[in-house]
Amino acid sequence: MSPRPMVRPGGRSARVQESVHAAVRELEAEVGRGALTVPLIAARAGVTPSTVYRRWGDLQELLSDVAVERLRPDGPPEDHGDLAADLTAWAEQFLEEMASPPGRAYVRDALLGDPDGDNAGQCSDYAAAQIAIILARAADRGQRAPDVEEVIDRVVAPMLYRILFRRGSFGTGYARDLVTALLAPREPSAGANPPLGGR
Amino acid sequence: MSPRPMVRPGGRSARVQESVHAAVRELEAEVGRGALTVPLIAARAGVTPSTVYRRWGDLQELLSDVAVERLRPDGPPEDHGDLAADLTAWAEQFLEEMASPPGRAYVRDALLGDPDGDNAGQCSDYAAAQIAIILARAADRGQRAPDVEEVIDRVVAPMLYRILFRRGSFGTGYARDLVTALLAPREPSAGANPPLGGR
DNA sequence: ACCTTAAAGCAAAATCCTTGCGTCAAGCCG
DNA sequence: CGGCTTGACGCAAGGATTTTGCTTTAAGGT
Repeated sequence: MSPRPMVRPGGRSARVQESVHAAVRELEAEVGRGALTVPLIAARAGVTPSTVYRRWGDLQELLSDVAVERLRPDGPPEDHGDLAADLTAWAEQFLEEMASPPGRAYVRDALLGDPDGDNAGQCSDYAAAQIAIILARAADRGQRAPDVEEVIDRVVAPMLYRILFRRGSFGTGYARDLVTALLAPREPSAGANPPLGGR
Repeated sequence: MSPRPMVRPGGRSARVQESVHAAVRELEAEVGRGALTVPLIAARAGVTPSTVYRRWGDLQELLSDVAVERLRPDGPPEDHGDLAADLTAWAEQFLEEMASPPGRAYVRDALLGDPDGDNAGQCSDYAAAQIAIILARAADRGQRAPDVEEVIDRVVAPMLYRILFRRGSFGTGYARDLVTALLAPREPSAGANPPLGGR
């Protein structure tokens, strides 16, 4: 069903995989996402369609694979010397990338052709790893910090919910507000939280 | 691209739409979700495949349409006489339904064939409407309550994030913990939140 | 009752997906 | 170093799906 074989680096499989991935990226930029087909991609990559079908099974699984690669962070988050600054900067950049039209497309693709939830899980792991780095820095500085799960629940999840389930665009201020609400101790008023800042 | 025409009730279009939707539901139960094809559905519905392609454009958009219908709540949430009880019960049931294998499939389908984010937005609106009812009841009782956006950010979004991005199953206790953390004022300790209960 | 318009039926053509079989490359063992 | 095993790829045929032009039917309005 989902072959997705192990690929040893340098082998022929690796070359084919890279060639196909590159073809997807090129054609996506040239003809647009909706016009992608397996035969088209295969032709550009210099392989036969059946190779693509056997390795990925499906156009969506292939796009999912490529999307995950594009969503992989290319380096550790910037260090601003302070937990709040680190988290805010990371969240703002994350939101900006994910909320952009191409970003949304990648997130949806990663989620899409993915019966096992395997690719989506990898995306989540990427974010968790970045957050873990930020929190570890805070711990090194002696700052008290929430744990990764809490940051995911309170910051990452709301942002992705908006990206996936609501089409309206929203500024990076939303990310800042979420981080602020997470870190700032809240006055023990009633059940209600203080209203978020700029919306 | 996305025809999705206006459908006057009682007209032929409405009959076709209902017939096709019914065919999807029946066949999904009979042959399984993965074996669904447009020609198969069209045959069961007593229409030609081209009708389905013209109206929905695509198998995924059709499945998305059907999924949204299945995700529509069938009634107002139960009234337990207390905000915390209402929210907890609703969140637990929501999580249970959405985290089940069929529930996950519906959520994914609703998100999937949906270039405009239109169907997904409708799902979000369903949940928001249910929450608004619960919060309005609380206001009627004079209870202080958060607003809908906050419940979505703190309860709905984390649950859906887990459903979509992490394959591990989790109990309804997660829903209860989220509601508790939302409603309970938190001791103004350091930046860190108190750990959630059972995980 | 006729007219207008939008959607559905029909059928052909194009495209895509699947599959069996032969070939080739990569890793492994002698 | 050379033969062997395994897995992936190319090729091509077959079947299924998707697209499309044209015709027909039904719904709503005049």
